[in-house]
Parts: sequence; structure tokens; C-alpha cells
Amino acid sequence: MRGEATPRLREALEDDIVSGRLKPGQRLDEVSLAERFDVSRTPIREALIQLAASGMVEIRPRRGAFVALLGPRALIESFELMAEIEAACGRLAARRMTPEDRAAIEQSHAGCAAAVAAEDRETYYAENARFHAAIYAATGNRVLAGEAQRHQRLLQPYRRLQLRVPRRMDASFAEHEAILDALLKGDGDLAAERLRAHVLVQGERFLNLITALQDEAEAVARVG
Amino acid sequence: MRGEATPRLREALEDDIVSGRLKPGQRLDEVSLAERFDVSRTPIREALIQLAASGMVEIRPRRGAFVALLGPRALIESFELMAEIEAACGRLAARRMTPEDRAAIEQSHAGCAAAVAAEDRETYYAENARFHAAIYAATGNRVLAGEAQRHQRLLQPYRRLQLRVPRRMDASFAEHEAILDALLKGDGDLAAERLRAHVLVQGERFLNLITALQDEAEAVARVG
DNA sequence: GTCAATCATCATGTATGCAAGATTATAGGA
DNA sequence: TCCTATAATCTTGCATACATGATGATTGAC
Repeated sequence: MRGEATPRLREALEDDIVSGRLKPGQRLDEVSLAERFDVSRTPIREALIQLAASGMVEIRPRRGAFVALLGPRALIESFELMAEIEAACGRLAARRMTPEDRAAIEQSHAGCAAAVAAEDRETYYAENARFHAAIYAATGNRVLAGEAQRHQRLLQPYRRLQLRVPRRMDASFAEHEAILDALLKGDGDLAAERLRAHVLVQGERFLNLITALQDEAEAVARVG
Repeated sequence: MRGEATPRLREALEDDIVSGRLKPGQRLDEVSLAERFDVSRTPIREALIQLAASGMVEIRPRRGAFVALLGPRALIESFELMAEIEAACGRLAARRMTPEDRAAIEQSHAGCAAAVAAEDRETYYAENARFHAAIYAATGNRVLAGEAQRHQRLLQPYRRLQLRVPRRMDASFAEHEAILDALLKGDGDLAAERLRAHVLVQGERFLNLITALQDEAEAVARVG
């Protein structure tokens, strides 16, 4: 076997969670996972512990690991934290972004525009993630960018659902335009303000969907 | 043995790192730790993995675990992240703090005042941590408060050193007073601004000490 | 028929064993 | 004497084994 197993397992499980193949609340049985990946329980456990530390998995002592299921309160608070992190990124990016950073942001913004025109939600979803990631990178602060990326991935399972909201894609794109405008003007405070609102509005609109998700996830948890 | 070993080990190791008993760069040998805590390598490994995920420990594949040693760049970036998180906490705390939150903040501020009067750096160090923690709690956002706490602990080994800077304690206290003033006025933007500056100035003054720390830590790494 | 208590089963948490890569020591040559 | 190559040792990473607490099934009582 080439390379070590644990990092590969962590990435595979994280991808399954972020992409929604593993749903919030779902049980993660060590033995089943060990069989599925054809390894012993040891590297599975180590991968689960890492995911738990990053918040993607919840480990209840003696009761097993579950895909993290954020309740309404935790979800609101997480979006608020995300809003503040994004605002910080916007403040710093406006001041520091290099021409390359700027090009990357504009390119992903163009990708978003194309997705809106094509009414392709999956593509918009992906390009939106790139747009935000480009802003993180433009801060020039790798520690901050890493934290921003981690939290974005944490909320990804919930964001995906959020795009089902009617007209949300157009509204999101309009907000992106305003954010880009502030960044290009070099107005850090304005960029921060607009990014914060952009994320917070997601969280708010999103609350309508929480109950539905909660029920769905709990049903999965009961069955699986 | 009552309860599980891993959480206890994680806490013990984290305390050793935060308190400075284990120094940045120091090697963490699994076998030695297992003997010291009288457990097998398994729970030691799991505790180290958790600490690595939170950033307190660095695990280099096949080469072992080390107490995280932040280079100059990572340190600057970490302080900048901390400044933004604290600013966010200040913004929200100013708007939302309850009378109990306010009492807790004022109480720890009084503790800081006493420590300054007594020129007791260790006490100031502890009360300062309480002051900041009280602001985190006053946001009413547990997720945000948790992140703030985690990052504060991450930087604690370096902060401790920082208090050696002459006159820093008095300056720090004066800044606290200005922060408290903004919070009591309910001016979130001002509190954010002052908290950001308060943390950033620590990071800046701190740079003078980095080289010394780096050398010291590397010497430890070579010996230990 | 419902509920409670006991017991069987199962999963987790920890210990131990083993293989492979990393580190260090040693021996040989320049 | 110094450098290099090789071998011994040590440590990590994973597999396996075992004990304890949790889960749920079955039996008995009401």
C-alpha cells in the first residue's frame, strides 16, 4: 500500500460528508468503515478523531461517531462565525490583494455569472466556493485562509441545501458583484460589511429549511 | 481506571503545552509519554492526533509529534487572525452582553487592575485571560467563543513570553480600559477596533522576541 | 397487552504484536 | 581525519486481541 492510510481515509470521509454522500446525523460504524476501506479499525479511528476535531464528526464516548448534525442554534452561530471570518478576509483582501489574486477572484466571478445565465445550480455552487476561496487567499494570510476554508467546508452540507431556495442564486450573484466592487475600490470596511451581510443572509434564509433538514437527518439516523 | 484515558491525556498534554512545561519544538515521544502516564501507546496517539488537529502539536509522518513551533510568519498571521476574532467578539458583545456578562468582564478587569498595582505579572497574565474569555462569552455565541478560546490557548505559550516586555502590562491595562469603555457604551465598532489594535500591538511588540524564542526552542529540539 | 428487569450481543476503548521506514552507529575507503 | 556506505536500532503506523460499557432482545410479572 502506497503512502499511509489515515490521511487518505480522512480525506475520503471528509469528501463524503462535504459532498453530502454521508448525511448529518448518520452513524459512522468503525467496523463497517474498516471493511469498506479494507483496513483495520485503528486508522479508521484516527481519521474519525481528526474529523471530530475539525468539527465534521461528533464522537460520543462509548456510543460511536456520527456525522456532525448542527442544531438550529449551532447552525445560526456557525453562520455568524463564518460571516465574521469572511468579513475579516474581505477587509484584508481589499488592502493586500495582488494582481494575481484579483485575476483569480474575477475569474471565479465570471464563472458564477455563466452559471447564473445557464441556471446551473451545481456549477454555481462550485464557482461560488471558488470565489470565496479566492478572497481568502487574497488576504495573504495562510492561517486565516485555512480557518476560513475549514469553516466553509463545515457548512457546505447545509449550504448545498440552501441553494434550493427560489431566486437565491440571482440574489447571491448580485451580492458577489457588490463585494467585488468594494474589493476593487480597495475599501476594506465596505467589503467586510458586504461579505458579512452576504453570509448572514444565507444563514437567515436558511432557517426556513432547518426543520426539514433536521427531520430528514434524524430519519436517516434512525434507519442507518 | 475510572473514565476514559484519552480525554484526560489530551487535557494533561494541552495544559503542559499551554503552561509552557512543554516547549514549542519539543519532541513528544509516544513510548515515553505512554510510560509517564502508565497507559499504552494507543490513547497517547489518539490524544496527540487531537492536539495536532487543534494546532497545538505538529505530527510529521513517520517522524513523530512535536509541540507546535510557529515560525515568524505563522506567528504574525496567527496574531492577525486572533485580532480579527477578538474584534468580532467585541462587536457582538457590545450589542448583546447581559448584566451578568458585564459583571464578569468588570470583575476580571478589576482583577487586572489589582495585578497592575501589585506589579504581579503572573496574576495579570491569568486575569487578562479571564477578561478576554468574559468578552467571548458575552457574545452569546458559543461556537465563536469556542474558537476564540482555542486560538487564545494556541498563542498562550507565546503570549506568556510577551509579558516580559517592559511597561507592557501598564499599556495592556490602559487598552483594556478603553475596550471596556467602548463595550459599556454599546459601541460595537469601536470595541472591535480597540480589541483588534490591542491584539495586533501584542503581535507587533512581540516580533522583537521571536528570534530569541526560536533559537531557544530549536536548542531544546536538538537536545530533547 | 404493556412494562420492567435481566441477559445476550455488539461496539468501543485500550493493550499488544508486527512490519516498514527513519535515525544513528559503525566500518571502510579516500 | 573526514566522508560515505552499510548495518543495527529505534519509532512509527497498522493489525489483532481483549475487556468494559452500551444496545437490544427475551422473559417474566402485572
